[in-house]
Amino acid sequence: MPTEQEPARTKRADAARNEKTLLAAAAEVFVSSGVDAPIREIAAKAGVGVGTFYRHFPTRADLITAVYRHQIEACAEAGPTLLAAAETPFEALRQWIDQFTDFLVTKHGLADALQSDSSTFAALHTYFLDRLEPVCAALLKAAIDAGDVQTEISALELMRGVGNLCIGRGTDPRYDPRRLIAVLLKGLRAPL
Amino acid sequence: MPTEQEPARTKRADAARNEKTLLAAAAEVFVSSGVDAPIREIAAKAGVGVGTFYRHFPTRADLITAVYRHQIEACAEAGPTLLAAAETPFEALRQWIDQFTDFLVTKHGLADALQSDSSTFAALHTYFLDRLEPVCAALLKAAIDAGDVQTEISALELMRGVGNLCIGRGTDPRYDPRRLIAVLLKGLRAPL
DNA sequence: TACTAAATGGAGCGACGTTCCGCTTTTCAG
DNA sequence: CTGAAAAGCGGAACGTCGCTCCATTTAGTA
Repeated sequence: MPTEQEPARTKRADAARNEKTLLAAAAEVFVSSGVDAPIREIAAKAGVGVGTFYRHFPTRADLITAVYRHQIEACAEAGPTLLAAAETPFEALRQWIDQFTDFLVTKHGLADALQSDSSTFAALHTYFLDRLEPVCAALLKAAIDAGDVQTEISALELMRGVGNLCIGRGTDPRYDPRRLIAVLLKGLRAPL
Repeated sequence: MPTEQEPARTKRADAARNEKTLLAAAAEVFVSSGVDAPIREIAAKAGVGVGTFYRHFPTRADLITAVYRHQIEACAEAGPTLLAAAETPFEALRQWIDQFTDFLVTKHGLADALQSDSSTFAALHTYFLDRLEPVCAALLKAAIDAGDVQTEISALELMRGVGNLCIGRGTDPRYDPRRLIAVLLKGLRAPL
C-alpha cells in the first residue's frame, strides 16, 4: 500500500502567492456579490486570468470551502466544547445550531448554494456534511439520551432543515430564520 | 377617473392558440427539467420562436404563475373549507400546510424558485404571497384563538419556512421535508 | 547561465437570457 | 370580397457566464 509518502513538491512561490491573492479577492467579492459571483470578477479583482483561477480552484465548491474552511472548522470544534460546557445536552445542541445559523446567515447566498441540487455544488454539500454531520449527530444523540429529544430525526435532516431555513434572509426583513429555527427546536424537544 | 372600461380587444385567434400551446409545452418541460428549464427548449417544444414566447410571458414568473394558477387557486380555496370541516383549527392548519407542501414538493424546483432572491422571481414570490398569505393567516389566527398555537409567528414567516423546507427534496432520499414540517408544526403547537 | 517543468492568461466555445425588427397572418371596414 | 393596418411571429444577434486549451512566460535548479 503506497503510504502517501510522495515528495508532494512544494508549490512554486508565485503560485502560492496567487492562491492567497485569489482567496482574499474571493472573500471580498463574496461579501458584496454573494458566493455565486462571476468567476471573471474574482479573477479580475485578484489581477489574474481565469485560467489561473481554475488552476487553483477547479470547482466553485473548492473556492468556497477554501474561503470558509476556518469557520467550518471552528463550528466543528465547537460541538464537543459546547457539550461539555452547557447545562444540558439540549442546550448544547441549541447553542451549536445557533452558531451554525450565524455562520450561514452572515454569508450571502451560502445557504442557497449549500442546498442547491446543481452538481456544481455537490462537493460543497459533501464537504459540509462530512465535516459537520458527525458533530451534530453527537449532540443530537446526547440530547436524545438525556431524554430531551424524542422526535425521531437524523442529524443530516436537522442540518439540512436548518440550512434551508437560512435561505432568503436579507430579501425580506419580515423573515427571520432564527425565529423559525427556534420553533423547529421547540418541536424537537420532548413534551415537558 | 377612467373606469377601466377600455375595449380590451379580444386576442387574435392564433395568439390565443400559441399561448395555450406554450402553456402545455411548459407544463410538460417543467416536469422533466424543472421550472428553470431553458426558454428555448419550451419554445421549441411548442414549435414557436423565442420572440413569441417572450411576447406571451415577458418574465419567467409570468409563465410559472400561469402554469400553476389552478393549483394555487385550489390551495387558496381549500383554506376556508378545511377550517369548516376539521376537528380543530390546528388540524385545519396542519392539513392546509400538508396540501401546500404537496404542491411545492411535486413541482420540481418550484420551491427553489419561490425563495430565490433573484429579481427574476420576485413577481412569482409576490403572487404566491398575495394569494396565499391571507388564507394561511386566517388559519393561523383561528388556531391561535383556539389556544392551540402560542408561538408568535406570522403567516408569512410560516409559509416561507415551509417553502424553504421543501427545497432540495429529490436530491437525497434521506431528506424528507414533510418530517421537518411536522416537527415545525409540533413546535408551533402550544404545550399540551 | 541555460534548461525544464510549473504556471500563467486570455482567446475562444457553447449555453443561456433577452431584445429587436423585418416579415407574415389575421382582422375588419368599406 | 378586398386591401391596408394592426397584431403577431420568428430567429438572428448581442451580452454574460462557465469552462477549456495552449502558446508564452517564469521560477527553480544544475
